[in-house]
Amino acid sequence: MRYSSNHKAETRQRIIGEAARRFRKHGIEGTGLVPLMKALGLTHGGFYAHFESKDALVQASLEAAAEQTLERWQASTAAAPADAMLTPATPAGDEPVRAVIDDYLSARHRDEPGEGCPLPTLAAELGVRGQPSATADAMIEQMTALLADCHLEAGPGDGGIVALAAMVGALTLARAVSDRAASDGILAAVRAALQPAPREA
Amino acid sequence: MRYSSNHKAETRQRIIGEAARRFRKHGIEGTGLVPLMKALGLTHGGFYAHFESKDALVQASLEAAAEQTLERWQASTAAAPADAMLTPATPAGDEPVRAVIDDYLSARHRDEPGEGCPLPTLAAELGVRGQPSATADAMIEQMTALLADCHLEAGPGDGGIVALAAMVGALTLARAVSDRAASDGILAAVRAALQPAPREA
DNA sequence: TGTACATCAGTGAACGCGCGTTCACTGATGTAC
DNA sequence: TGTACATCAGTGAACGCGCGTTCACTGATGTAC
Repeated sequence: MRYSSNHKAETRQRIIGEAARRFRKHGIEGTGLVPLMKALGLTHGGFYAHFESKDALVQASLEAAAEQTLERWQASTAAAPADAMLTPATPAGDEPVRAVIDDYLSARHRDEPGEGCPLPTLAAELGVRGQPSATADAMIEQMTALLADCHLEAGPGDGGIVALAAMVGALTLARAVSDRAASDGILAAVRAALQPAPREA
Repeated sequence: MRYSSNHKAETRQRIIGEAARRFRKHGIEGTGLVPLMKALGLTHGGFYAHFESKDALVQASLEAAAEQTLERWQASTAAAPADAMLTPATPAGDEPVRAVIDDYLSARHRDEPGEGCPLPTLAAELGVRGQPSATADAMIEQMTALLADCHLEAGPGDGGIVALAAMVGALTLARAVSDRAASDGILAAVRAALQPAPREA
C-alpha cells in the first residue's frame, strides 16, 4: 500500500469532521464538495474513493455530529453530580440536567452552530428533502432519555421530549431572529422555564 | 396599459402565493425560479418585472406566510371562546389557546408544511444563510403575545415564548423522524404538556 | 366609430457559475525476490 | 542491500445540469385623436 495502513481511514475521518462542521454551519445544500475537499488540502475527485455519494457523507456526518453531541451531554451529566453533592438540598439528578440545558441554550451554542447539536440546523432540512433519518430517531430517543432520567419533567415518562423540543425550537428561533436582545431573551426564557424551580437552602 | 389595471398586482400575488408554498415545502435553496414561474404558466424571464431578486421574493413570501399563519391563530382564538362558554368550569382564555396548539401540533400541519407556519421550515435556513429576518422577530413577538395573553404559562410574562419554542421544535423533530409512531408521539407529548391540566366538571 | 401610437407584462435565448459525479491517470510506497 | 512490480489514495480535466440573472424583443391592450 502506498500510505500507512490507516491513512485512508484517517482521511475519511477528516472529511467527515469537516463536513459535519460545514453541514451544520451552512446547511446541506449550502455545502459544496469542491470547497470541502479543498479545505482539507485535497482535490474533489478523490472524494469518491471514500464515499459513494454526497448523501452517504451526509449520513456519516450526521451520525458523527449526533455522537459528538451525545458524548457532550453524557460528559455533562457525569461531571455535574460531583457539584450536586456540595448542595445536598437539591434532589440528586437535577444538577446534571441543569448543566446540559445551560450549555445547550448558551450564546456560544447559538453562535457556533458548526460545533453544536445537529438537530436545530439539519432536522428541518432533512425533513424538507424528504430524507427523514433513523439517526435522528435514535438521537432524539437518547437525548430524551437523558433528560427524562434526570427527572426534570413532571410528566409520566414522556416529559423529556417536551424539554428537547423546547430546546431545539429555542435555538432555531434564537438564530433566526435579527434582534440580538430578543435572541438572548428567547434563550434565557426557555433556560429559566426548563430549570427546576430554585429551592431555598 | 396592456392588461387590466390590477393585472400586474394580481400576478405578483400569485407569484408570492406559490413561492410561499414552495419555500415552506422545499426550502429556499430547493426552490428554483424557473419551475416556480412555469407552475404559474409564466416564463422565468418575467420574474424580474415583479421582484428585484430571489431574496426579495423570499422576504415577501415570508411576510405573506407569517401573515397567513397569524390570521389562522387569530381566527382560532376568536372562534374558540364561544365553545368555552359551554364549559364555564374552564377559566376564560384557556380554550382559545387549546385550539391553536392542537391545530399547530396536528398531523395535518406536520404533513403539509407548504400550508403551515414558516418558522419550522424556514427559520433554520434563514439562520444558516446569515439572513436573520425582522419579519421573524415580529412574527415571534405576535405569536408569543397570543400565547401569553391566553395565560397558558405560569411564568411572569415571558411564558409564551417557551410554548412557541416547544411547538416549533416539536414540529421540526416530528418532520425529521423516520418512524411514524415516534413522530406522532412527539406531537402528542408536546400537545399534552402545553395544554392546561384537565379540570373536573 | 375607426385608426395610429405608446405602454409594458411577459417571452425566450443567452450568460457565467457552481454543482455532483466520472474517469483515465499519477506517483509514492510496501512487498517480493 | 538492491531492483522490479503491484497497489491504490489522490489528481485534475471533463461531463451535463440547473441555478439566478440579463436583455432585446413581442404583441395585446388602453388612450388619443
